[in-house]
Amino acid sequence: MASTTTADSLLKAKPKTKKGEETLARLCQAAEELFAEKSYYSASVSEIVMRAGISIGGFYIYFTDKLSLYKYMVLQYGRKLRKYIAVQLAGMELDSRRAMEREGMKLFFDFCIENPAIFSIVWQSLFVAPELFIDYYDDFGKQYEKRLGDAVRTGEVRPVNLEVASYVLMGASNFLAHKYITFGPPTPLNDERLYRVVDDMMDIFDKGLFIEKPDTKK
Amino acid sequence: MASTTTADSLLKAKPKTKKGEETLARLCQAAEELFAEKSYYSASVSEIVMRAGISIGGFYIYFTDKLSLYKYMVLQYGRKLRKYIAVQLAGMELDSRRAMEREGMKLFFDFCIENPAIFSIVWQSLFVAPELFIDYYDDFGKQYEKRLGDAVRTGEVRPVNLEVASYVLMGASNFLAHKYITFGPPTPLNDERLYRVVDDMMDIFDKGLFIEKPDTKK
DNA sequence: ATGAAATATGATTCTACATTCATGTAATTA
DNA sequence: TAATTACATGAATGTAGAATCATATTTCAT
Repeated sequence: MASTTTADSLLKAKPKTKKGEETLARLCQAAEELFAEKSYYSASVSEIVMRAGISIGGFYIYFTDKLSLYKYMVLQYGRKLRKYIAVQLAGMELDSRRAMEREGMKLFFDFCIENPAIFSIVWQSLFVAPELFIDYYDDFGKQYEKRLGDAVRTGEVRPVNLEVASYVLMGASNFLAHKYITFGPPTPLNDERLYRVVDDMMDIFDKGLFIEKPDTKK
Repeated sequence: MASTTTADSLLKAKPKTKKGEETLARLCQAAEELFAEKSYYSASVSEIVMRAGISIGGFYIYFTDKLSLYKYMVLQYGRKLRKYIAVQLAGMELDSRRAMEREGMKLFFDFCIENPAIFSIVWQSLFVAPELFIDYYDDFGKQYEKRLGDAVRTGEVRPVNLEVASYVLMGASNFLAHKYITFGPPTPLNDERLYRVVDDMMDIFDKGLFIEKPDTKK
C-alpha cells in the first residue's frame, strides 16, 4: 500500500561532484522557498533556477521535469521530519507513553517553526500528487498506530480504535500547528505559548472533553 | 478579522433570467467537478465551459476571471455546509452537548459523502486563495468555540482551552473524513462503518486517551 | 597534463491557456 | 412590434512557461 518510490529514484542524475551536490542543494532550497511562497503551479522553473543561481538547462540535468523536483521535496520532508523527531526523542528520558506523545507533539511544532515550508509543500501534494499525500499520512498513521498499540499492551493507553486515534492525533496536531504557526504572525522558536497549546491539547486527550450531564431531563 | 467578501460580490453579473440562472448553475456544477477532479490550476476555463455546455465567452458574462469563480465556489460551500448541519441538527431532539457534537460529526461525514468535492475545493484554497481558507476555518472555529463555551457553563464540557478544543475537533473530523471518505474506495451513504468511526472518535473525547501509569519507575 | 565524464549555458521551440471583442440571438417590456 | 436589455458565440490575441539541444566549460582520475 505504501509507495515504494524513493526520493533518489526521482533524480535524473545523481550529482557525482562536490559542485554538483551544491547545485542540487541550491536548486532544492530555491524550490522549497518558491513552492511555499507561490505554490507549485505558480512557481515557474525559470524562477526557481534564477533564485538558485543556475541556468534553465541546469535544472534538467538533475530532474526530468518540474513535478519530479516537487515529489523529491515531499519525500525528503517526510524523511526529515521523522528523523528529527526520532533523534530528539531518543535523547530524552521519558517514562510514559503520554510524556513521549507530548514531547513528540512539541517536536512536531518545533519542526514546523524551523521548517515553515513544510505544510505548504506537503499539503499541496494533495492536489499535485495525491498518492504522495496519502502515503505520507498513511505511513505516519501506521507508525502512530504501532506505538499506541504497544502502549495499550503496557496499560498506558485506553484500548480505543487505534487507527481512528492516530488520525485524531494527526488531525489535531496538524490543525493546531497550522492555526498557530502557519496562519498568525511569525512565532519565535520554542515559544512558551506554543507549548501551552500542546499542553492544552494533551489535557483533552488526558481526561476527555465531555462531562456526563447530571440531570438529563428537567 | 473574518472576511467581508460575499459570494454574490464575486459575480460580474447576477443572472436576471431563468435561462441565465440555469447557465450559471451549469457553470458552477462543471467547475466544481473539474476543480475537484483536476485541481484549480489544471482545470482550464475552456474545459469548464465545455462541460457546462456553453461557450468561452459565456463564462465572462458571469465572472471576471477564473479565480472569481473559484472563490465563489468556496464561499458557497461554507454556507452550504453550515446550513446543512444547522437545519438537520435543528430537527433533532438532542439532550446533551455531547449528543449534539456527535450528531454534528455524523452530519459532517454525511455532507462529505454527499459532496465529495468539498475537501478538494476548500483545501485547495490554502494555495489558491489563502485568505478564504483562513476565514473558513476561523469562522467554523469561532462557532465551535461559542457552542463549547455555552456547554462549559452548563457543566457539560470540561473547562479546557476552547480555541484549542475547536481546532482539535475540526482537525480530528477533517482528517478522519479525509481518510475514510476521500481516500479509500467510494463509501455508501449512511454507512454504519463510518458512524462507528465517529463513535470511536467520540469515545476518545469522552474519556480521554491516556491512562496514568501505575508504577512509573521499575 | 590530458582526456573522459560531469556539469553548465540560454536562445529557441512548442504548446496551452486566459481573456477580449465584434457580432449575433433570445427574452422582456412598453 | 419595436426597442431595450440580457444572454450567447468562438475566432483571434497575447503571454507565459515547460522542455530541448547544440555547444561550452569544469572536474578529476590517471
